[in-house]
Amino acid sequence: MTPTLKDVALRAGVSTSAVSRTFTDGASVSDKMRRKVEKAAAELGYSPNFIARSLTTRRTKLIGLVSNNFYNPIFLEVFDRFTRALQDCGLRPLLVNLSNETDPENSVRMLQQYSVDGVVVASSTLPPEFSKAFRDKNIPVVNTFGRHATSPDVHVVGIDNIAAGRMAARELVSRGYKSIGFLGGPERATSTQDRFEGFRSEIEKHPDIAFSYSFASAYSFQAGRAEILRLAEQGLAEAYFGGDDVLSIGILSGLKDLGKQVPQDIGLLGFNNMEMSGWENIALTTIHQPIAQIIASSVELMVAMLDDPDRYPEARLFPCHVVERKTLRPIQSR
Amino acid sequence: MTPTLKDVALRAGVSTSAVSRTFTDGASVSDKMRRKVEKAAAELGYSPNFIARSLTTRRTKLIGLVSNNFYNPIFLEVFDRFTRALQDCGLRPLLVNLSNETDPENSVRMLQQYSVDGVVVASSTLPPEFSKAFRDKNIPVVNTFGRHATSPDVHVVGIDNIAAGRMAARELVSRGYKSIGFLGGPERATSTQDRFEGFRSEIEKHPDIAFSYSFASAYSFQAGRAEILRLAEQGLAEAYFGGDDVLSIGILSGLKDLGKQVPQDIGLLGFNNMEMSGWENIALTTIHQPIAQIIASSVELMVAMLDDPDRYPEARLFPCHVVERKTLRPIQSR
DNA sequence: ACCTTGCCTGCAATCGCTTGCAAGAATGAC
DNA sequence: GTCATTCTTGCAAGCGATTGCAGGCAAGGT
Repeated sequence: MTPTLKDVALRAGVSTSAVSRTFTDGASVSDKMRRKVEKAAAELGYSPNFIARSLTTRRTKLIGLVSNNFYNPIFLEVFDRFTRALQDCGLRPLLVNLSNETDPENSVRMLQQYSVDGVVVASSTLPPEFSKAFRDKNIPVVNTFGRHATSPDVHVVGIDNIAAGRMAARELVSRGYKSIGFLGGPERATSTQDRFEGFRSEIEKHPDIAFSYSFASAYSFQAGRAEILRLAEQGLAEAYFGGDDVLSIGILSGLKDLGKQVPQDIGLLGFNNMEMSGWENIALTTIHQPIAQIIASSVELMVAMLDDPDRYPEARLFPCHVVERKTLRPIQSR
Repeated sequence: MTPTLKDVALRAGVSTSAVSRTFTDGASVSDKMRRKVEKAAAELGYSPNFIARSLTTRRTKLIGLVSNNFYNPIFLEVFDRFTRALQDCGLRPLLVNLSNETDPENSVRMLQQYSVDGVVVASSTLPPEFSKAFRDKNIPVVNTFGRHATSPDVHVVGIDNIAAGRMAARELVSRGYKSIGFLGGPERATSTQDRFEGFRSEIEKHPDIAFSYSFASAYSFQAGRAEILRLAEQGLAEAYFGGDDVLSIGILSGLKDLGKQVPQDIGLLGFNNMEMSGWENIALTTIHQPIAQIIASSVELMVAMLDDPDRYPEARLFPCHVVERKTLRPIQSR
């Protein structure tokens, strides 16, 4: 059907090795030979079969891209950037959706069966054992958005969620709020835990500030909305730190229903700075997570690992910053 | 490194064929043999290499999933559903991001090099030649969200955009608006053209209704917002049909800035019914596109094509319906 | 007891490509 | 013109699996 190496060799009247070599860069072929082969190849419309090639080179250039978070708008950017960055390195993303998968073991085996060269786990909610499972099979892995330190034996690229939590707290404190709430995402996510820890430790430095916290059932609009409505029954704080932007937009919606003005009555600080948060009808003040850098760095790290699989594991953490919009009152000089 | 067929055969003291056969269903192996092999395989932690297997079976179970639309929230659902549905059929999505690709030829060749079993092109903005390129190489292809009829030689699954345009027009007419605008996405997208055609042909049946139209520069919030602000300079219609939901949300935001109340002053009808449109602080009345059915059907069709590559091409179109929320005034009985 | 039938199993070829090795061609130095 | 070097090239052995074919064996019929 589609022409093979042999067809080209036959037509060009040379050996298959010659053909193979003109298609692998760095191999020694004379100009004359190369021209001959390229002509035959062009006439036949031949291009080498990666799959067959990978059998001997032991490189598929396939990278498993696994995630379990397909419903957060932030992942639009994540997928776009990952696929582009990988493509630019000549790598191909094999997408794995873990959403309804109970047994991660399956995915590990499956990716192994496809001989992926590496795996990037893009999730802050997957247990660290998951990433480790790949490492144990000697498959290079980087855990993007992962928690560092939990598993010092796999590469992690992301942010320091504890520091980010502290930053959020300081921001709210600087606005002079005297009663502050943490309204996080699901408690089992490591990112939630870390942001909470950072946030609380910072707030507790200010004994005059009333601190409260609770966790929504998911990182979703409805969960945020429901939680703030529930909280309203027993009285609200002056300001909240929402677990992430979509949660926060839900909170915003709930507050509107309650007749509360933001930021006049209540302040709100989000997290992630997804595109939508900048929309004029939302204008959420939020903490920016540098997705672009995180992903570029993840891919870069992956590429480096392909050359040196035994690379000593590292954590690459990028700083966040707050982007001011319209859901927090101005900074107070006391 | 990882154990191979041969290792298992050696350890079990049988031929490689025996091992191969116990791992391919439908092959004839005695129970005794199977037990022996399975034991050895388990001890070694063996599982067959798909890549090597594909060389002889000529089936990789890889499906190219190509799109150029990574920034529309609707695609969160699209990706989630596609990956799940494919996984459930034992297929693996190889993601291709066409966003910055000028030359589709590249992608075609690349997917061919990976010997994908099939390709699903998920886009309403890609030219039909693109899908055809795969067909010409004898790679099964289904164009999801494509325009039917343009290329009767490739399978298309989606909606009838012309009918949808008509539906939108009828809906606005039924609300008694006397001056109606079409505010579409980029004119080059076939979906825009078709919806426009349907919309206009229906409106023109009502000579008493003033009809106007324009096209935003992209299917994005900012483009919608900018366009409505521009239109406002020369006076607005009573109601608009927005090209899609994110565009419409931009329009909503622009109208708010203009001090217009929706639906009291101006009506707005969106398209797609993405999750966000149902959020209480948006509550966009819109036309629902049955994504779930479309994708399930696409995958089903793909699977069928794998069995019979010469299947006669068909177009599968699903009906839309309007979902009423809060951006259109009630139906008027004249 | 003999033959037929059908199930299992192993041999060996094959899928499309790469690569170590050795032989042949070309180049340059003398 | 000779010889040592450096380039090119082809041969053949894999990479990890599948599969047509034929032989071996046991069961069943007579």
